[in-house]
Amino acid sequence: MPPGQSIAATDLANLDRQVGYMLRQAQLAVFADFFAKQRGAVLRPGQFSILAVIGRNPGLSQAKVCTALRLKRANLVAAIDALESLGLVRREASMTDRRSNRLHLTPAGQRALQAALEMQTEHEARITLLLGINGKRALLRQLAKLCELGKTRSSS
Amino acid sequence: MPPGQSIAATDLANLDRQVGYMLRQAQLAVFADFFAKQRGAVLRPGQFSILAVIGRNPGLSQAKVCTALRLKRANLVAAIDALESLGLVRREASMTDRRSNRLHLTPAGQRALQAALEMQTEHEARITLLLGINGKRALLRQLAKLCELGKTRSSS
DNA sequence: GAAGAAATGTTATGCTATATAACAATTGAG
DNA sequence: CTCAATTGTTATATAGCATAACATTTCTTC
Repeated sequence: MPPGQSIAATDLANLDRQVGYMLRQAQLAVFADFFAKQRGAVLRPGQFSILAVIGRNPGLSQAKVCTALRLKRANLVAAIDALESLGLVRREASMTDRRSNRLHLTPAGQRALQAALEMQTEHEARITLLLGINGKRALLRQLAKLCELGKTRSSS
Repeated sequence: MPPGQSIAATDLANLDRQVGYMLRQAQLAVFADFFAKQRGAVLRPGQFSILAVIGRNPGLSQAKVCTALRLKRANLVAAIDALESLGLVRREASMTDRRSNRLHLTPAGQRALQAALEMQTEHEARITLLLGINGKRALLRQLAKLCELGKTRSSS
């Protein structure tokens, strides 16, 4: 099919001028690219973010991870279970609060995070190539503003 | 909690400087706002986009809807089933191609779409207020570029 | 026109992400 | 001390997305 499909491109009903729709499409594209870049590594975006936060904050509790990444406590359990049985994360009983666990990366976890970070850098570089450094900066600024839509809910 | 949380904000490991992570967070915030704006209407983002496309292209086949919205044929079946049992969409057997269905909005479907579009307008206005008209335009442009990451896969 | 390839809608199935409710153990506040 | 809140956990449900297989129908190619 030659470029500039002349036939009957379905009318998208201006969906492509709406922020929500385009956000979803862009996110799918970016996640797919992220995943494609992670050759060899088995980390999916969610696992990657969890590993990264634990790596930066050794001894963090699960509840803290949840508030940082906006996850539900109940959902993090299985995620940590998986990372633990992959040998990447270790739960350690806290001695100051016997309810909570202190999370640490195992040596394998640190290596995995390191490898993922390098591929992530490639991935981001590809995005920078596409948007330009200023375009990317501007994009991040707008996205940060959009996140404030969610914060409108008071702590209730 | 006063602004500028002074305690110990968990280190996000620069995740908030990465396009993928921020895209996901922004999308969650925007979808939540979309949903909040749809008081009374029962349409979720996916259903809304399907209704909108059918509204603009009466008689469209399911396959065409799928390519337009990047859905899988198998997944659209249940979606149309639901919209049909809500009385919003009607499947009509095509007479020129006995494999395919021609999709139409029922009168109720047109009203629902109309109502959803109005609330969508409010929703977009709120976003415009947050980003500014130029900011929003710039955002849409960058998001469109990002979508090209996905198109890299040739037709195979 | 006949044979093989492709498209269409469908069912079945699985996985991931996300959400809520309930619970026991522990900690904190009054 | 008593009651409320926090933490990790289990169970459960839903939405979104993916693949494989299938029957019917259409298209292609000879």
